[in-house]
Amino acid sequence: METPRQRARKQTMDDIVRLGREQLATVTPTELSLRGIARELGIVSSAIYRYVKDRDELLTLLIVDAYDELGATVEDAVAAASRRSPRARALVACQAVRAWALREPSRFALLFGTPVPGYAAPADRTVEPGTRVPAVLLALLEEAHRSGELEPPSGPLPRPVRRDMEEIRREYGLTVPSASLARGIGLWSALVGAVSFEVFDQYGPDTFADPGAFFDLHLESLITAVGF
Amino acid sequence: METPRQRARKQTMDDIVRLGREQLATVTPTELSLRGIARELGIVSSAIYRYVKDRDELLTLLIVDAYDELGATVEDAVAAASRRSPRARALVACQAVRAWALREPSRFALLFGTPVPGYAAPADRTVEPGTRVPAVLLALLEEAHRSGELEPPSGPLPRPVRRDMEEIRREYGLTVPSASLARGIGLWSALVGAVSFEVFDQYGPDTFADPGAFFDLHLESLITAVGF
DNA sequence: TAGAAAGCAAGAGCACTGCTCACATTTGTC
DNA sequence: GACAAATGTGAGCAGTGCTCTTGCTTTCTA
Repeated sequence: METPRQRARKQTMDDIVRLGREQLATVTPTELSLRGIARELGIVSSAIYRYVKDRDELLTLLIVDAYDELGATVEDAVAAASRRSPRARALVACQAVRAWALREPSRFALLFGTPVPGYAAPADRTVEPGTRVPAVLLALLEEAHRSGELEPPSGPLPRPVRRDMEEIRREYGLTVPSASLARGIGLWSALVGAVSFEVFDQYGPDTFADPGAFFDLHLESLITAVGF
Repeated sequence: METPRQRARKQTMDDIVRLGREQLATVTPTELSLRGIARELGIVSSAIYRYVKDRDELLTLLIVDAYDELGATVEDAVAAASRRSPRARALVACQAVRAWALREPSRFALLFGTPVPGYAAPADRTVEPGTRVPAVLLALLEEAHRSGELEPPSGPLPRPVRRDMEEIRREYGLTVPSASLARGIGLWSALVGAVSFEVFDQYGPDTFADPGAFFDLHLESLITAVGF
């Protein structure tokens, strides 16, 4: 049961998110212009507030939108490689993150770049989509462990780290050893760091003729460190 | 030979940078308000343009300021540990980066977060201060190699990566092997990633009771991967 | 089916921003 | 002391987020 009004509203909301996404290509998240969206929507500037409470609300919509697309992309890539080893699929997942980020630099920046000051993402709407990619990596880690393919990193685990890891293991019902979990989390942050460097041009100018090759090498090293 | 006027100008410039730095604590780089600085300076809004050409110019001043402080901090920390091994000093350098970033989150974000769209840092003013920290790490790598403490990573180096690394080695006159150099660059990006995660709160909420302990562990793993 | 309620759009207005320009004042130098 | 450069002033333009009042249209309900 969908009244014309509801359909029109849904359409307008979609348009708003789409136009916001387009704005992000040329503008930083803090500079998102509600007036600009209204203008392109062919609507007077104040009317936009019928759909979006304020700029923070728009930000939330775009964040969820981006997280969902990234999550789906990575999940699809991993699913398409379902017959390969956990290690190989982890590589695929990380490469999918990089590829998406290079395709959507501003949306990657929205998710992993400088947070907008004064804006706190509402946990009830962003946490779930935001954990999809880490969840994929964790699941692979867990699978590798269960099938005996995971070799636990050597070296002792400092007590405070062990405590934190055990807390996480309990919370998510993981069986993977704490040391491996810690490396896994490290992989996640290092991955985002490496992608950020490329997307934000943090390596010097023209450092790499073939950045993809460097990324893959770096990634292998990181994944090996996890024990995959 | 310094006229009072020149002295006053210098003073005003310093005040502008200081006030800009203070603004950065509550506001993203794109939101820096020249008018706000003028107001706090007790000067009419248009007068600020006698000192700073436009907002981009202010950005450049703040970027150089931040890079210089970070660079000096890391160099000092390493110098204070001059009697320790290159590996130990590399650890110290990375920890100094983290400590500075946690102390100055918004300035860290200015350097390593989302770039301001439409703003291109003038290379002639930012490259030198921006490479101070990587230069420290590279020097340590070089030193470790010369003293035979560096064990080259195993595994073959893909040809495109090797070419890129050799280009860099030539450019900077490095003797460190290409494979080690590649790991070193990887360390740099992973380091920034790990620090970003903490500064930008990218780990879940309350993931770590002791983030420092986790960071140190992660760092050891990264530095070991380099071969230090 | 009539009327109330809810939804949507318009336009004016406030306080803020970056930046420019014509003008006035101060300051250092010949 | 005269002149020029450096500095400060105030008005103004175009843009922003956001609020409020006013009017119209669609939907729900008695």
